[in-house]
Amino acid sequence: MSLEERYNAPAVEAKWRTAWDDAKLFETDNDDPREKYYVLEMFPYPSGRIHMGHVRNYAMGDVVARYRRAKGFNVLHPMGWDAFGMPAENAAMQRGIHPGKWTYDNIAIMRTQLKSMGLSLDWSREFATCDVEYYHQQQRLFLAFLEAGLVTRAMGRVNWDPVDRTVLANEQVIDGRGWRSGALVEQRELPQWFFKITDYAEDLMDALGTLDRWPEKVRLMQRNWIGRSEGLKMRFEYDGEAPDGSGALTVFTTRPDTIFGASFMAVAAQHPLAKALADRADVAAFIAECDRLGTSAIDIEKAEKQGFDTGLRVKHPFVEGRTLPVYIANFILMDYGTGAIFGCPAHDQRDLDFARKYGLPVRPVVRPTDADDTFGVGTEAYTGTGALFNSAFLDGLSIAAAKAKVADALEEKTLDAAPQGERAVNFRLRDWGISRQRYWGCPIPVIHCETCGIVPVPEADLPVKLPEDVTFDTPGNPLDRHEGFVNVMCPQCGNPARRETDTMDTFVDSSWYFARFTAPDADKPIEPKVMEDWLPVDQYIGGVEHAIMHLLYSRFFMRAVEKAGYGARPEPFAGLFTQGMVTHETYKDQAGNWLFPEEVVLKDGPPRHAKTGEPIIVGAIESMSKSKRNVVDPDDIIANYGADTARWFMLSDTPPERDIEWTDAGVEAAHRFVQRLWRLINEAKTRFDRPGTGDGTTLQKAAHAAVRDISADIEALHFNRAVARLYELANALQKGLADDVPGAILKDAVSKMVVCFAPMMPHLAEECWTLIGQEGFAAAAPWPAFDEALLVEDTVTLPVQVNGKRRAEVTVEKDAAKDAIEAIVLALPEVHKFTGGKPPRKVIVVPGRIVNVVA
RNA sequence: GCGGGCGUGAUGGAAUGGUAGACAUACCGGACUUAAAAUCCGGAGGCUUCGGCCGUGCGGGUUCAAGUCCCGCCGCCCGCACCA
Repeated sequence: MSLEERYNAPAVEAKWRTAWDDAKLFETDNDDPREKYYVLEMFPYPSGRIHMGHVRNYAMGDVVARYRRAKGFNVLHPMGWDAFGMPAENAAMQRGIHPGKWTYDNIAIMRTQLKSMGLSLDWSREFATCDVEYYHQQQRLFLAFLEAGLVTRAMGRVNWDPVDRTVLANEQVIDGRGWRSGALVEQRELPQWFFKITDYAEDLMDALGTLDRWPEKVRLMQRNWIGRSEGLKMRFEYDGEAPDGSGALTVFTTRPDTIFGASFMAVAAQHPLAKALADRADVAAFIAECDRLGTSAIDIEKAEKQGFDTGLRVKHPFVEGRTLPVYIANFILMDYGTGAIFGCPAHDQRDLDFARKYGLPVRPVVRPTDADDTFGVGTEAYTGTGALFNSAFLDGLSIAAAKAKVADALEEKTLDAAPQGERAVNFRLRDWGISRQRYWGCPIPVIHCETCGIVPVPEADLPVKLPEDVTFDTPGNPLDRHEGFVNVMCPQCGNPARRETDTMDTFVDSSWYFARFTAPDADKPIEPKVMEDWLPVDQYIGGVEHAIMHLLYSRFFMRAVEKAGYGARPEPFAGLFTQGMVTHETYKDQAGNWLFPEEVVLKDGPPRHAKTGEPIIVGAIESMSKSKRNVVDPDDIIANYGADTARWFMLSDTPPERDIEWTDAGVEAAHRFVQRLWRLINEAKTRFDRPGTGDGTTLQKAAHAAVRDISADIEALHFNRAVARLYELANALQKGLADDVPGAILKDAVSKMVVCFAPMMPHLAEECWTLIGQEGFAAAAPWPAFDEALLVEDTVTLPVQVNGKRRAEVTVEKDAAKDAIEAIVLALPEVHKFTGGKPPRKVIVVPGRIVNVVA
């Protein structure tokens, strides 16, 4: 082969992918006795084509998988499809294609694309969540959860589109209107299925502390999401008759210390008390107004605090004769705490706003330590630390002490033979509503019978299959109007009954797929022993957009799986890494239309349109998106430069957790390096048998140091640094060739180098591996060893500082004594110059690092 | 508003409290070429009276030594948000 010949990546890459496939190199045996390593990237939604974000995600995962394989682990690295969801139904509505066909066609395309990346995946374990077999097993899990008491049915509020007569997801509500119909969306209460994730709120919170290989940021987000707060549940006795028949109004508070500052009570519009009063027209009108209020962030910001005085009064628990008015208020949430509060305006901003509006008393009861009795509150509530005052038996106490004292007092005090207060922990976390009124999802396997109630579909009748003959020409859930699907016999009494038509949230599908990968063909959802062997996933990689829901649901799911008897691995992901996005410049023409990068010329002159020559506007660098057209198709890059170039670029320069900017210059540079490596290794190979005339120790050391550093960098997921080390090693090899170092050293350095870049550029590595006469696959070659002793220098060069400024350097024996170094340093003319010849006040010698002379 | 993160050359970025700017891009010079591309060799933080001085968003502090630790600002990004 001529050295001038360029490396033909597309041809070479295809050849090696076939060779890997034929050798079944990446298929994993569950019975392999070696230590396991499970690496997983978040599986893709089959939207149609892969994008650069996938390339980055899977390139990273593949580096980890190939590295661990080389290190001798039994690596599991599977791939599948998160295949249920709305886009398939939208395609069906818009183009009349069945969601299943649309989905499987997309999968076929994307599978081919992923395969062209040369990922070391075990494709024999592939599945899609819309496969009947997968959702069959999911239905069995659902029934097991139901059996275990982890599933409930309750009223839940949904977005209802009155024109399309359908439930909308939050994302489908745009400015309060249905995205298709444009109709004003209403809030409706419908019976919904829920998973009881709140049963595990405490455990999900506590166990976050054990996830030490998760980003702190993600753990924090989950902590905030679960939202634990400690406080007091307290009951306020009505001053008179209560319309709902209860003797007391129960609230949850985290500030029982401020009880003497309480000046009103407020309940949510959905509170039972409000409902009990709703036969009054004015109350009903107020409730209706609250219901109309949107739940979006903007709505909330704009909304003024509004209240309705019910005329009811409750008694203050400690002040004889003081009563508090009870309001219905729009800022109280029914689904947090008890849906009712006591308002203490002086120490809560919302309560203060409310009190000012309705002319309620503002009584400060906590004051800063440097304030006196005249301490007051204007337009800003005081939420800082301090001491209690105006508070009878609490006066002078700290906030913490006062909280405890009030709790103690109310726990002793009784009302209707029960303690009036109870210490309580409240969570922000709600139960997980899994009902979706859609077709393209996993059917919930229950039957509604008038006499028997809710009846699980018997095991023998599973799976509940999605009917194929459905239409999407009318809005709403096609399952609802499919007579053959809906009308069934009750499995218990045999009378006519109605099948549940809700399907499961697609987050359910992705909450256990990683467990299914361990035994994808098992005739039960999860093979407990196998799952326990493989889980937790050692390294999970994906986007930070899944930091809360997907990861929290999966953590809950594995706890539920354990309770349902399918094996105990409550924490599914031991290591989590969230990678950054892929960004690109944006371009617009004069008319303000977005332009694709290929429509734009940036070189040689001002930016202009490729066809019209019209000047264009270069916009901000933003995350790649179809709407802004700042996308680059991975297929084009792979066809032009090869997968190795694309992978190498995705791993270079930018730390993996940050956003990476895609640039043509960057791809070109990556591709030049592919070609350069090929040239260098070809050149080196011709010299393997020559004795050489130069000294090879520099190259030898560089090779060993590179192995050490690249190993550490990959293990820490610092791919950009590993890439830099490989550039250094290539530079050292080039220098070695110029210096004509011995062939044996060249060969050793090249062999090490090829295995070291194989995780990033696996095809090139195979081609080079064969070229230099190595046996077998580079992908199966063991990770090279390095000799630490070789990297220890006999002498060491230390920088010499005078007063912290670098003035000279000295080369000394590695083991030189501090005194000896000090003597040498003090004799240096550069040091004399800056000390003025005077004896130094102090000399700091850090062996192997630095010397600092303090003059 | 609350919580978190980040500010380093023209650019992406590197740097266990120990020589700031590794590595790469862009740029400049040289070799090769009729020429260009590619390739190879080399240069390069700023200022300078050529002695040095100044440099990691700004201002303080700790330390023999600070990009790194502490305090206070400024700016940008992300998450959550009427959560009692």
